[in-house]
Amino acid sequence: MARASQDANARDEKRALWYLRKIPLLEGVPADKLSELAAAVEIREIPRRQVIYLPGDPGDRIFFINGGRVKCSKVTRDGKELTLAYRGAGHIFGELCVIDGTPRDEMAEAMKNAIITELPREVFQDLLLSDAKLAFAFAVIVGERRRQIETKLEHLVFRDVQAKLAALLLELGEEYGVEHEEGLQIGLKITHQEMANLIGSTRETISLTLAQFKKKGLLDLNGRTVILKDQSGLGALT
Amino acid sequence: MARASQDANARDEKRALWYLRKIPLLEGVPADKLSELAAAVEIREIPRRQVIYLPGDPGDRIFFINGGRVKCSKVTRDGKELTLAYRGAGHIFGELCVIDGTPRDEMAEAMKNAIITELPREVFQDLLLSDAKLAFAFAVIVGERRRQIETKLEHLVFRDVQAKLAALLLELGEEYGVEHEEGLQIGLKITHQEMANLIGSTRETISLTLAQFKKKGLLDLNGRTVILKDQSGLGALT
DNA sequence: GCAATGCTGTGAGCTAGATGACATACGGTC
DNA sequence: GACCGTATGTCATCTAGCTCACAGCATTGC
Repeated sequence: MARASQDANARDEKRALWYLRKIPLLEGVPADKLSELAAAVEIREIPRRQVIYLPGDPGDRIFFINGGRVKCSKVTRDGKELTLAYRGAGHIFGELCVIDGTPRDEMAEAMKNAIITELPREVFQDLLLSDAKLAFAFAVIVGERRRQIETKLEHLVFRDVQAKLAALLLELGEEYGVEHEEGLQIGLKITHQEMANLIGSTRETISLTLAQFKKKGLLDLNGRTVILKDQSGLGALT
Repeated sequence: MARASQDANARDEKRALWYLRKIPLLEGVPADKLSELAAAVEIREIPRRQVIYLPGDPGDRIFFINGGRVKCSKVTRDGKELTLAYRGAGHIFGELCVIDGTPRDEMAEAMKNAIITELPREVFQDLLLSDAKLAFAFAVIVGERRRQIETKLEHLVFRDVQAKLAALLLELGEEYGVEHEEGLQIGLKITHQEMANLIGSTRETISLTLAQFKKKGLLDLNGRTVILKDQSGLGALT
C-alpha cells in the first residue's frame, strides 16, 4: 500500500513537473527548483462550470492553467456578475493572494473542463524572493493585468454600450479569431449573457445591439458564434 | 563655472539621496546602490495644477513623491476625467511603465505643490532585476493597486451614486480624516467635481447627493470640507 | 476693495439602458 | 424524433442620473 502510493506520488510529481514546464512565467526557473515546486503542487481536473473559488475563500494558493479556460469575475449577492478576464492554458490566476494572503474577492470558474495545478502561496512567495528575474516577471504580469483593468474601467465609465460591445468583439476576435470566408470568426462559443458580463450590460441590450450591428453589415451571426465582417467599421464605433 | 556646477551636482545628489531614503519601497536597498540611484535621479518641484505627464507621453521614467499630492487619472478628449487615485509623500507613481516602456495611458497632475524625484525606467528596472526582495515589494505595490482598481470597477458597475459617494467619503475619512468635535473631518479640500471624477458621476449629482446626506444628518458641510457625523449610517448605504 | 475666476445650489427636461414578461428557437439526450 | 433546459428576439415601461442653464457665493489675485 505504502509502496503503491509512493509510486502514485512519483507519477504525480512527474506529471506536475511536465505541467509546470509549460508555464511561460516559470521558463527561467532552474530544474532543481522546478522539481521542488512539483513536489509541493497539486493537480486538479475541474469540470466545466465548476467553481474553483469564491469571494471570501482563503487566498492561500495560486493556480496555473494547463488546459481549458477559467473565468475570473466579480459577483454580487443577487447574482450579478462582472467578468474581469478569461484565462487560458499557460496563464496563472489567483495570483494576487501572493501579496498578502487575504481572502479572495473574486470568483474563479472553469468555462470548459480544465486542468490546473495549485501551489501554496508561501512556496511561490519563497520562490519569488529567491529569484529577482522571476519576481520581476511576476510584477510584469500583475502590471499588465492592472493596465487592462484600468482600460476596462475607463471604457465602462465613458463609453456607451455600442462602443463597449464593438471593442469587446474586436478584442475577442484578436484573441480567439479564426479565418472564415466572410471575415474573422470568433472561435469561442459565447452567450449574450457572457458578453453582457464582460462589458457591464444586460443580456437584452446585447441581443439588441448585436442585431443592430448585423443589420449594418458589421458582422454575421452563425449559430452561437460571431463572424466579424467589417472590423474597421466596428473600430469606428469604439 | 565647471567647478560651480560640480558643486551643484554634488549638492543635488545629496539632496536626492536624502529624498530616496524617505521612500518606503526603497527601505531595504543598500547604501551604495542608493547612491547610484541618487546620481541618476532628477529632482523637480511641480506647482499645483501642473500636469506631469499626459496620455501618449513616453513612459521612460518612474516617479517618487517627496512632498505634495499627485492625482492620476484617465482623461478623454472632451475633458471628462476619471480619477484612479491620489498619491502622496512616500508613494511612487508612473510605475507601470517599468513593465514595458509603452507610452502613458493616464494623466498625472500635481494637486498641491509637489516635490518629486524622477528615475529613468531602465535604471529602476536594473535595480529590480538585481534585488529579489525589492522586485517582490514592487510587485506587491502594483498588486495592491490592482486590487483597489478592481474594487473600484465593481463599485462603478453595480452601485448607484449614493452608495459610491458614501463609500468614497468613508474612504477619504480613513485616509485623510482628522478628529473634529462633530465627527470625523476630511482633512482635504476637495471640490464636488473632484468627487464626481472619483466615482464616475457629475458635479450636479454630487451636490444633490451631498445635500441629501446632510439632510439625513449623515454629515455636515463646513466650507469646502466635509465632516462625517454618522459613519455607520454612511456604511449602511454602501 | 474690486474684478475675475472658480465653486455650489437648484430645477426642468431627456435619454440610454435597465427591468420584466413573453414567445420563439436551438441543441443535446433519451 | 420528442422533450427539456438553455439561449435568443422583442417590446412596453420605468427611472437614475446626465445635460443644460442660470443664479448666487467664495477665493484669488491685483
